[in-house]
Amino acid sequence: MSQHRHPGAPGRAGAVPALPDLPEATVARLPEYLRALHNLADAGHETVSSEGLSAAAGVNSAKLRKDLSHLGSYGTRGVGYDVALLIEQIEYVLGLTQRRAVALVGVGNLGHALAGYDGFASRGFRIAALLDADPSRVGEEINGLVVRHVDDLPTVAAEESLAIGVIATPAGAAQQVADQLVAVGVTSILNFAPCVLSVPEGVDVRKVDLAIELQILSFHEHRKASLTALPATGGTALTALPGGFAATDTQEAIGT
Amino acid sequence: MSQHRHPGAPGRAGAVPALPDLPEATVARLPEYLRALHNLADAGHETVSSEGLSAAAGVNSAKLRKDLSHLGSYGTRGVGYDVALLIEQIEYVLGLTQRRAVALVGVGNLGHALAGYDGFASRGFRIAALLDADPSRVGEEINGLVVRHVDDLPTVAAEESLAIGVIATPAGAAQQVADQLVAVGVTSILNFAPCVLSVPEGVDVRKVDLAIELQILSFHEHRKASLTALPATGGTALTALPGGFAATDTQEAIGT
DNA sequence: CGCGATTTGTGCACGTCTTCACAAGCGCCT
DNA sequence: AGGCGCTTGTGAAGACGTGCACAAATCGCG
Ligand SMILES: NC(=O)c1ccc[n+]([C@@H]2O[C@H](COP(=O)([O-])OP(=O)(O)OC[C@H]3O[C@@H](n4cnc5c(N)ncnc54)[C@H](O)[C@@H]3O)[C@@H](O)[C@H]2O)c1
Ligand SMILES: NC(=O)c1ccc[n+]([C@@H]2O[C@H](COP(=O)([O-])OP(=O)(O)OC[C@H]3O[C@@H](n4cnc5c(N)ncnc54)[C@H](O)[C@@H]3O)[C@@H](O)[C@H]2O)c1
Repeated sequence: MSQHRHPGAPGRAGAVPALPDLPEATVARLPEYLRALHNLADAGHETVSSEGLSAAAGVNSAKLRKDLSHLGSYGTRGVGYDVALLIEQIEYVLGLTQRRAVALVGVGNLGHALAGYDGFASRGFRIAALLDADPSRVGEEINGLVVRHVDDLPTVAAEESLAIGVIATPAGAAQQVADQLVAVGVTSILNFAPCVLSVPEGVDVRKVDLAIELQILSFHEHRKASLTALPATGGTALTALPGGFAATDTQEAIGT
Repeated sequence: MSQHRHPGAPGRAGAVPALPDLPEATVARLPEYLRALHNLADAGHETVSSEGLSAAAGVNSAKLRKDLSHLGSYGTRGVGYDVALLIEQIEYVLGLTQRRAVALVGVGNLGHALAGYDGFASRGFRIAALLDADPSRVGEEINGLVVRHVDDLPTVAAEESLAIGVIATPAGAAQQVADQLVAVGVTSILNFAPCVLSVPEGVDVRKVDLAIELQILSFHEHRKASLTALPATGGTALTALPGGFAATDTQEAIGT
């Protein structure tokens, strides 16, 4: 469209610059580009072509260009993208210019691992509170943070502006915890418990379910096995089957 | 299409029953249906309607019916689906009739949590080995399993038929570990390290990246904030905006 | 046995996502 | 200044996924 627009230069404060509304699929890939860009920046690259960046992020280069074009025109034809500028832009769009506060509820097996994870801090987040319902866990100090009782959530929310709640409790408690989070104004939840949460409109929930990932892989194992198991059996149908691809979300086979 | 087919009744051994090739989106939802079905079975339900099951799984009922129709015709019009039969069918398709062996590489912070997770066993998997490169970790016993050195991988693979490798090492080591897994015949990998893996064709990789999930949520927070920040500012465009949805992969706002 | 209530399975239309292919733009070199 | 090679940004086409709406099928009951 128009040439050098600046939909939201990170330097500009004041009026909200009307985020371009990105396709959801694009939003899901921006963090991957961002990670690749940080790696490139650390390696000393000042610019990168769509080909180079797409390889680093494991996607098709046309897709990458279309994704980035939604943010505006930040590339230079014949040259590529300015790494630092692109990092700035993506971080702005993702809302990472402010370090967002995360409340982690459920400091058990998994919760401990998450609480000790440095990838939070290095990727734009800050664990603002650790919460648990078990009195014997309350008071424990992990990584400089003291575990508080989950009923203190309103107090915590009053102290900090919580952006995201992470649920790492057993499935049976997850809905109740979600309700508590919503009640104190949290509108984004990451759920590790294997269950469906119901939340009011306007609240976003994303889930991470390890078993689901394994089961999807299991399916592909099963499928691969059932294909290789027919070497010369002239059974029913199954004629051509030229490529027999699988990938979609699954990344697959990137040469080099 | 045809009426009562049995593309692969779980009882039948012998010839491989030619898996129907399912849309990837369907495959990704089957595990969710399976979980919901197990819950229903535990609650004593013998049958369930597409409406009921779809509500329990958090999806649209038409989508659920279309998904299930890809497996064959296992419902009864006017009645619904037989819970036990459907569980059998989905488990068969997902390849869960055999308990698959998982090798977990990287027994650090996260690896410990995974090793102690009972969701593996209860959802069709068995941790067959814990592996780490750190000599001081080798020999440690977790949950009845002894941590072995990652260089023992060939030995482990010879003892067990490894179906899936899980990588929970730092990003810097992940590619090397992936290569080692592929070398011993593993064709499905679940990667927790924040990096792109390159693997030969035919090997499936799925990744779980916590920071990406948080950044996607951050984007939606940012977007929501930039919308509510314009209450009466007759700025540019942004006229109607009736619903202002967001969900796609993000589940959102299911009443009740 | 027939009828109405119920629920599945699916044709169809629509929207989203991906990929190709190429014109437009940029920098560099002569 | 002009031309050349490289890379972006995007139109268009196709693949894929979604959801409505309804015909077909089944059950229970009178
Ligand atoms: N451990 C893993 O590797 C892993 C992997 C994937 C998913 N998960 C899921 O993550 C969740 C946590 O797993 P875990 O292994 O850490 O379990 P866990 O039992 O070790 O820890 C759960 C914690 O939640 C706390 N809790 C219970 N009810 C609560 C409530 N109402 N409010 C606040 N805290 C409450 C408990 O006191 C406990 O500390 C489970 O749903 C599990 O299925 C775990
Ligand atoms: N801790 C979390 O909650 C969390 C969450 C999301 C993602 N991750 C990612 O998971 C990975 C592991 O995180 P962590 O916190 O457990 O780190 P960690 O440092 O605690 O553990 C890593 C383990 O891998 C082992 N290791 C290193 N190189 C190896 C090799 N070549 N072969 C085998 N083992 C090797 C180390 O000895 C160590 O035991 C990281 O990539 C991290 O980014 C962690």
